[in-house]
Amino acid sequence: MPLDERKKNILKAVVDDYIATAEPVGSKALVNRYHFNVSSATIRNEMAELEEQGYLEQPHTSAGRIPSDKGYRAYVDSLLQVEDLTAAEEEKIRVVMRDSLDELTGMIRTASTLLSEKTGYTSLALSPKLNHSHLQQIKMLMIEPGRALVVVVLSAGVVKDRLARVPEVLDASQLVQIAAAIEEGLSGMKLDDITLVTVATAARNIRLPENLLNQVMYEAYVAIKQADNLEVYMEGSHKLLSYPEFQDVHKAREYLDILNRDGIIAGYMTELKEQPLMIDGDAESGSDGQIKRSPTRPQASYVVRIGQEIMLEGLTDCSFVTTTYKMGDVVAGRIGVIGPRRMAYGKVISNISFIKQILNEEIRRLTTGEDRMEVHQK
Amino acid sequence: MPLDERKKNILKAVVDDYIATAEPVGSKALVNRYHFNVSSATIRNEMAELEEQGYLEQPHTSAGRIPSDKGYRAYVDSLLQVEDLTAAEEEKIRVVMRDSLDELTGMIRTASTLLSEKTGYTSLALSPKLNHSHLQQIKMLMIEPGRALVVVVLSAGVVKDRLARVPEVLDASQLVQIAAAIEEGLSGMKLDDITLVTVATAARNIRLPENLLNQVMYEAYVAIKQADNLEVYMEGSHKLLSYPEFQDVHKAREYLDILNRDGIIAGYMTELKEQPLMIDGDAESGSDGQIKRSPTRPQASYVVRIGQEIMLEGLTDCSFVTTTYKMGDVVAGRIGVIGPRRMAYGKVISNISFIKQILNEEIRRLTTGEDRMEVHQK
DNA sequence: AATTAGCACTCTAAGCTCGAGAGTGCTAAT
DNA sequence: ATTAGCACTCTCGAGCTTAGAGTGCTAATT
Repeated sequence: MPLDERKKNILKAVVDDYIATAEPVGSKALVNRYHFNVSSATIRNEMAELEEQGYLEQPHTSAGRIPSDKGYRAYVDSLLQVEDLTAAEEEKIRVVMRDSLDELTGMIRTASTLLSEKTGYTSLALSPKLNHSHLQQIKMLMIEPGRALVVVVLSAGVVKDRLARVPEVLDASQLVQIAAAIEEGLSGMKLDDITLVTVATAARNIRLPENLLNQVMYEAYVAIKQADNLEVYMEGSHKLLSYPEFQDVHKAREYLDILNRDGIIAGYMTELKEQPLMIDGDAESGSDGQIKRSPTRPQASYVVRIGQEIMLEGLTDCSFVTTTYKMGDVVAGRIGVIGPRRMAYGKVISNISFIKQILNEEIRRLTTGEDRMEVHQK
Repeated sequence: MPLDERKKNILKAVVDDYIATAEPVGSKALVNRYHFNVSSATIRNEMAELEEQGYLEQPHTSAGRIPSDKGYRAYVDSLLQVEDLTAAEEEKIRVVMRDSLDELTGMIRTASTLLSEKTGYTSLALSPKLNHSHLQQIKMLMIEPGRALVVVVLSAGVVKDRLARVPEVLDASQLVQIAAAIEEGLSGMKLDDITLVTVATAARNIRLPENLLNQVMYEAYVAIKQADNLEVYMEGSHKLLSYPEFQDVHKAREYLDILNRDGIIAGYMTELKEQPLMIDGDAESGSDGQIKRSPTRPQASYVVRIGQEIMLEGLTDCSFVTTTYKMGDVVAGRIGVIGPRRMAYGKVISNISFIKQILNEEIRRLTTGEDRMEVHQK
């Protein structure tokens, strides 16, 4: 059975209040703080029903109610009104993003830092997945005998480089020659399709002793593959300690341990799919307890995972709000926020949406070369 | 008055015990756990004197003693015996360090990570100060019209690069030409001595419209200056939450806040001097309370700052152990550990000393080009 | 003179009780 | 359908008590 208007209002008020205060919300407090034209007894009845339907929980019998995962879910999906940022806030984000280096990972880092600053939670960002990019150039620059810088340029306009050891007997021109051959043979190929074999094929006509060539080829291969290394940027992980739900040091530690454990977050964010999440209606409330997405936000461009939905041991008191950013037309990576379940969803969503938008714009600017020729300043 | 042998032993036992348990140490516990051939009453008298002289403190009248800053200082300076790492531990460090990328900052990061892992505390590292290095090469590689990669090679064998915007009308050969001119004009100069003016002088003979040239020169200049950017690597800042002294969330948060506050740590580590620290003997105990450095460790190559000595608000419950690493013969940067004052100094010092040594070796290997031609593996 | 046994004293930490207060669910009246 | 009223429940903090660890001092011992 869908919630009637009044229940929705009450649920919304409870969630709002709990988000603001972190204290269980009682019927009286609700009547006082919000303007329902009914008595606390009525509210009590409604709250009891909301609890029965699984939207609210009681920490103990004589306490107020707090939202359950399902309650937050309903709140996020259809009750919350997301306000736009103020012009000033938008401007600040624009300025900071524009001042970040003309470089992809720098931008993403900046976006992540901004997100953490603006929301007060921990921000996370995944470096772009470039395996569908095409190799455009590969250059080798001799630094000194035995060492070379391998520069890989991808179709997306992304530049990666790597210092490599090369045989000392090679001179700069030989190196350039090898790089040219590899570039000619491979350019236009998708990163995914490049293997040691294809590299070798590209270089087969070089007239050099095989063992020398092999080493250089290998380094080229590594440099190319490394261009697609997945990285995770995290900012503000300590900010969570301010929130009452992490006052218990054990919780806080568990939380920080998980965030710092290699690969967990990266893996999780990589797996995350945009698809709408199925809420398991539990046996009692039946599967009809679901709430439809508000028609005013037909295709939200962010994903919210609340509490248990995260499915990561130890983060059940948290919520995840993420979104993707694009390079060209293809989803390249993900950026988001993790914080207490009792998160200021409205603020987070408006910030994340806007930052995503600006990030996409900046990336487009970067990768298409369309450009403002700004005046440099110190 | 210097401490007699028994007092030293007692002080050492107290510090050892307190480091191990985080509990104030009483006279009885001391007699039980260590084998003094005297009664607890004697120990009590001795401890009272040690307190009078400022080496120990009492949290409250009927508790055991804990070391004061001065007590720790004495412990570190002359009581502590630093054991070498086991062969296995040394080997592990060697292996990890050797497997790190052939790149300076990567090595320092690896060293920092290792340090945190091996000690269980937060590790800190400062990127090398390169302002005394000489410019060796500067190359510009056209990525696409309007964008170029500026590669800066320093005398130390350090390579830094940076994506730059250049006027779209420039072609690759013009760019190479400009870079060559700048390189010719500047190579051999100290980073410190390079200014916009010297760059301009180097490029004065290029026949290009001034506004185009200016932009490229500016980018070259920025790339060169940026090669010496100071960076701080921090690893394992969350590990501190495990220790009882940070069970109080406010303390923990304060601690993490400071570590994450931009510039504080960088500034502090930059300022740190190797000079032996003056202990202010307070009025009561007189200035003769100082303890001479043990002759067996005539010039310890590390700096220990304990509690108040750190002189950073909010870190008074911490200790800092740092050391420097070199490039060539000149001190380049600093690497260290921050943890609770009740720190396992022995373990930290042996690890830091060894890691410093290996780091120096690896840097030498890197910067002199002296090399093992290892077999590459996936 | 140094050491030690003995003891009174101090202080904390943990456990306990208890009452205030907030909140609930239920019933009966509106 | 709503609400006033009320008995009931539960938590939280204050205040109290006690066990135990540790001390400092004194007087006896070596």
